[in-house]
Amino acid sequence: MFGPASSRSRSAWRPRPAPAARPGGVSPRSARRASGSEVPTPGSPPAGPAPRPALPRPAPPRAERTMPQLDSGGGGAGGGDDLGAPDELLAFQDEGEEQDDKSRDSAAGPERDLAELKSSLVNESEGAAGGAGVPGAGAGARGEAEVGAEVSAGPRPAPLARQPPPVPCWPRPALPVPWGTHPSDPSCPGPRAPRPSRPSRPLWISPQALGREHASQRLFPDKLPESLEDGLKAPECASGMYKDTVYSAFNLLMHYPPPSGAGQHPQPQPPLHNKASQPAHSVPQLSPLYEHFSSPHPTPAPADISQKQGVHRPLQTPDLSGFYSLTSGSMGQLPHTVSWFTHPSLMLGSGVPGHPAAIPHPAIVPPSGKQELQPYDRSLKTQAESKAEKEAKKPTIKKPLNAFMLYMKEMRAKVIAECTLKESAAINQILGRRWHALSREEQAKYYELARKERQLHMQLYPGWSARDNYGKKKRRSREKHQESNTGGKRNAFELLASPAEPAPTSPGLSAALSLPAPWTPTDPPQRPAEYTAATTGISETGSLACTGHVAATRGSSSERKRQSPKARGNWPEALLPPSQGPGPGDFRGCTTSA
DNA sequence: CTCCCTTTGAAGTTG
DNA sequence: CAACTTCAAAGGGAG
Repeated sequence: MFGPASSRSRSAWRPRPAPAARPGGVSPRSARRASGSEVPTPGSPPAGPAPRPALPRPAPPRAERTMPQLDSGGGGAGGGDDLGAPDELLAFQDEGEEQDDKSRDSAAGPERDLAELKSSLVNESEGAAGGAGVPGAGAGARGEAEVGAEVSAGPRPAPLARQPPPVPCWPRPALPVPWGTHPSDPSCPGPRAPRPSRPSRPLWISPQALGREHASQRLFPDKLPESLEDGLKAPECASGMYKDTVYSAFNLLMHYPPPSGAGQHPQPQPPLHNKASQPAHSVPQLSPLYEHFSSPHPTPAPADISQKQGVHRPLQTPDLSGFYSLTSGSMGQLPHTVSWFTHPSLMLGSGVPGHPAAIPHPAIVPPSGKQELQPYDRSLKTQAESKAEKEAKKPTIKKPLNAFMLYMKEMRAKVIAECTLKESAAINQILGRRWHALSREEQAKYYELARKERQLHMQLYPGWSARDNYGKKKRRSREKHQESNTGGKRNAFELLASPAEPAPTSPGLSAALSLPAPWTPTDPPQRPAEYTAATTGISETGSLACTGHVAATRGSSSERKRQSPKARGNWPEALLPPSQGPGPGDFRGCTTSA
């Protein structure tokens, strides 16, 4: 009866309905906003190699899927999984195909995706700027020729792992998105120039971690190895790009505050989980389990004391937020990470110098829901006082991060660094796409990590339930949904159906909506360039790339899971993706050739 | 200041 | 039990 407990004890790999292949098209939500944050689909896999098969296929029944076991020597999974975490991997395409895909993806994947995204972003913005600009043309627009040729057209250079990102980032004034590294900047071979304002301090790395130093590449062995090295070697370029792959045990453990009353040092510092407190290019914190699980590379992550805020932020992975007391109990449960907590350097930044108990923890936030950064001195405010306050307020215990969230945390900084994008919505689209591009093994690592996170979370907060946080954030979804269905607000399809009416805020979408005739799924290649490029990411080659589409296909969580004809019924028939062949799932995915 | 956007996954709620 | 909803992170943008 008790939700949490029972649900947690559910058997692993509980069969679930196949994740709905997202309906194609623009989600009501994105349409509603049609904001600039939309990441227009990058041009699909250009002319190059064979068009990439649609990435996400209609997922097989959940039951068919299995959680790939990590062959990590049982290290990560070591402990028995009494949780029965419902972890799972997304449906993957046929092995053969997948391999092909993966080889393409993993080799040139991330960089290419990013490149494409950037390209598409350029397309959209330029399309908007140029009024009649034909974003979709990609190479057609000024300057796009070069970019397009480089990025989305022509044969890609052999997927050499050690090549710099295919797309040079240079300042393009007219672009909404500032581009990162200037090609002429020799100091930064990497994707992006460092942020000068963030002096990095050496982060204390546990001997264990050091010993496993090079293991970090296990994460993305085929990705960015050089960039990583570069980043590590060249401090000026180490804007956290790859440091984020360092999942410190510290971070991991920190994710969960001690069970109430469990610690002798019940002085959780006010969570430092305020946006303002987090440098844009933060090194994402990963939960402690990550190290335990995937052996972080020993990159001396910059510990950082936030001088700006005047707050002691120990291992400033800038993302570290919140402090919590380390309890003997929790430590005992995390043998692998204990060293982190007892190390002097950790205590140094604990917010209470010398106090071994205070450890940053993001999972605990003030009841207000806002994780506020408090100045150091304020945090020193009589501990008894703050303690009383906190106990009275009962900080919110947040949900453990799922696999994708962990992935996002790790990769966000990298994406930000690579393309200088800051808008999370756009970044998330990229990350979502990359997530799908990950190999089974790579994803498995995150699923495993997530599973352990849940396990740890459960151990630390036996009585906690996701229900505890229910209703604290949103309560309007249903209303919105109804709105969109009843015409209160119209989704993109609806807008497209009658392009004359809407007043899209996104230039790209605007352009798309101004098309003379809506594209009909039966003839994808003939979709007008504007539409394809700005909205669906279909390049002039006729292939369909996903990024923008990913967003488009995902109006709401319920929508994205909806796959039934009934659900599809909500979409204007003419705009439904081809029902045959790829189907909506693929439509959502990435590429389908003309 | 608050909410939205955007992603996937987990878990809660609803019918 | 299926379908739907909410929340987890993140930070710019909008109202």
